Amino acid sequence: MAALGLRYNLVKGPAGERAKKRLIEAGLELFGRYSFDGVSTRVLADRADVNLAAIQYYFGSKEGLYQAVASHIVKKVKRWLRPALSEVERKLEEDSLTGEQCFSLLCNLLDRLTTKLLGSPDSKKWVAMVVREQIEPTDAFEILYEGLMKPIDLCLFRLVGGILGLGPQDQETKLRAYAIKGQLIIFHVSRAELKRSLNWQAYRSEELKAIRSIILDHVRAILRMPSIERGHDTIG
Amino acid sequence: MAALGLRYNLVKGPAGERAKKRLIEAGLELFGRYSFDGVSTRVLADRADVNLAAIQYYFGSKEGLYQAVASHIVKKVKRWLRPALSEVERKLEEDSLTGEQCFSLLCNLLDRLTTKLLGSPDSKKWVAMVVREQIEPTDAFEILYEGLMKPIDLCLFRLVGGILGLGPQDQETKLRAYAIKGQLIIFHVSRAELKRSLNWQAYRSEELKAIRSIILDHVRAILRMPSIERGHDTIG
DNA sequence: GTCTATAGTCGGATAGAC
DNA sequence: GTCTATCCGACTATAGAC
Repeated sequence: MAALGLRYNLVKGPAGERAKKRLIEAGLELFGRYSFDGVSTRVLADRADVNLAAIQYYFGSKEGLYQAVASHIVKKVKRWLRPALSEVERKLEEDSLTGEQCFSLLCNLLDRLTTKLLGSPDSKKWVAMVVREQIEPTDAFEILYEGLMKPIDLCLFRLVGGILGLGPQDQETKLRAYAIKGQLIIFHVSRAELKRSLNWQAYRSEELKAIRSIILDHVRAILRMPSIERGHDTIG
Repeated sequence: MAALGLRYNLVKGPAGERAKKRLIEAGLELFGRYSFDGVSTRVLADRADVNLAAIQYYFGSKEGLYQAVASHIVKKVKRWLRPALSEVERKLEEDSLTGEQCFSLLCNLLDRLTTKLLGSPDSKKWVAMVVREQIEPTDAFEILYEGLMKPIDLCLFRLVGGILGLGPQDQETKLRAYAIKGQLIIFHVSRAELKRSLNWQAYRSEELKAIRSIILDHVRAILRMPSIERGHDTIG
């Protein structure tokens, strides 16, 4: 993907804003599901209910639209994630927290991530795009990594490190944090497989509760935090 | 470049098998990385060093080749996974195993999976295809699910259930087993991110050892098995 | 069985009317 | 800014020579 550019930043009238917005929404919907090559400009324009030429006009090219979608994802996800991340960062800088305090913050963050990642219908669209970019990164990977994954990772590393009594850049800290993240991601990525296996129709609040409860229990065990009684209350 | 007809007999029978084999290899390589739509028949034929028309001749269509690649994956993965799975199934049917025995079998299986999934260069190709099929399933999903994921899942469920004292179809069993699987998968899927974060060049034996050790430690903690000795290397 | 040539379609991108 | 008409290259698939 060649670096084409910032032409979509050109100032256009208010009507143009609508077209841009709708194209980005269509891209978010379709690129994630069908991949960049799997969706044509005609289908994009059709879904966005704008003219075919609008893609070139506003984003320079199909690739420009794709990257604009990536930027949109970052902006959108940050909107609901920033409060949680800022809170953690603020507390981390106030004073050195105890392991228990870090753990409590971690649980809170994971809870929020789980709910959004699995519960929100939007998440399906953009996580798919992130996963595709992980398989075969394009220019959009940089946008997604710097704006989205890196901040989350950093926060997780500091909390997990705080619990383990290790630095946030310590290899063990990072590996354990990734493993924890994996337990969350799997329920998104293997959604089709899991629903089939468990005869679930969708992730509703019942199912989300069961998943959250399992994840928290595991995280507690992994980080050797004093465990509450093993939950059989997870059966929803 | 056309093959010079030095030995007319060589051009006939076995040559077809060679073309099929090479096309499947090319498909395995390219479909996983670039998606179905991301790779053209021309590129496939070129990479396979066969004629363009060979795809239609041997597989009916590009889609036929894609499904043949899926079947190939199942066959190939089963070849190295079957021994491990059969062994577990045999032992499970012999007599009711203790939790410790189940745990030992589980560690062994996870170890084998980790090594192959993260260490083998081939795995990168086919896991990518499986992940893409999870995002947006096509007809190939059925092939991959029935032949590959289901057998692995079943085995995991029985072992995890055996350790927890629950049935293999119990919801808690399945959720915990999935969470465990997630810890493994994440190191494959987020490979790019992780390498960047840890300054790793690749997954070499050093790095694999670190990952394996973390995963086993976590599984032990999750399933409340006594951590007698760190490392308990089952297989290299 | 293998390969070339090509048919028929669809892709991204553009020119120019309004 | 918006939209229609269109260019042209790339795509899958096929027909038929060898």
